[in-house]
Amino acid sequence: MSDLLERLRVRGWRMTSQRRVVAEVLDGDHVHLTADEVHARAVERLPEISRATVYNALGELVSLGEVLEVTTDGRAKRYDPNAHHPHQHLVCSGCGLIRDVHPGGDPLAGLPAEERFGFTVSGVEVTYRGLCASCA
Amino acid sequence: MSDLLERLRVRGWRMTSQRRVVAEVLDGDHVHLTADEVHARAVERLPEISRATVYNALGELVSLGEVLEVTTDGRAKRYDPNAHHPHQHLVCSGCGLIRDVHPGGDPLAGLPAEERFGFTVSGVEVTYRGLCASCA
DNA sequence: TTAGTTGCAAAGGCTTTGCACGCGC
DNA sequence: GCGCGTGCAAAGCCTTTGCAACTAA
Repeated sequence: MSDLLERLRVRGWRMTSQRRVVAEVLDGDHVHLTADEVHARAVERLPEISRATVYNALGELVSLGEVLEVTTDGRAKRYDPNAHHPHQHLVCSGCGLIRDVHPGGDPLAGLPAEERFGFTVSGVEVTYRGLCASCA
Repeated sequence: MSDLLERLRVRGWRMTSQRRVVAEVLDGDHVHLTADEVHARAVERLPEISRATVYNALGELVSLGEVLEVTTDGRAKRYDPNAHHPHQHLVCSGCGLIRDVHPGGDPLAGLPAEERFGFTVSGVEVTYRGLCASCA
């Protein structure tokens, strides 16, 4: 739990039952659901909620910077609510499991000035690939 | 030029005019085309080539490990023929420009053993985000 | 009240598939 | 000649959009 709902309320995000359910489904650690999975879980609590509404809510959460969009496999995007704790992903090539990892140090430091080619670098995404204990 | 065709021939890849054109279009440095862009360029040389054939060829090149699939924006996948020279990507958030970068050091070293959670880590993808000189 | 949100259904972008024909080896 | 590759068209998956009805603030 990371009080996603609380933060949204503080920021004045218009709250509806649909949006509350989406935020609740998404809240937590090591959560990396696809839009469809979010919808499936939301439907359990609010049977009439539509996919379009889920997509709307997810899009806004991403714009607000409260949720991160991650694409680990070229298929559906996944949504990661852990936007306020910089982290990286460890992805199992076998089963698709995604694990958050928090190595020390600033990953941006890995790119020296002479390799920046005039870019103003503002962020970096790191995805480690491998096999998890079960798949190995 | 990195002799993609030569490598494919050596590996016994069945060669057809379509597959040759796809490989030719893809060969080079700083190439990050979408499947559709590959198709468009292929059509210039071989007007009848179909999208399905381009997708087939791209899929095989990826399986062979001769081409890398990169998804920098959640939209269409891009294909990077530079699979034999480890590198990372610098992506402009403004115009989408992708630049290959080659920082020194082994990026895998960034993940200490205690952060591997039983995974056998085999690779890592690093994408730096920022604005290029023109967009800044 | 009223601007913003929802649900539906349809459209859209990207990719894959099924099958008959054709071509590299 | 055999078996894989090709082209076409249709289907598939994921996501977005248009619009009338609805609702939080």
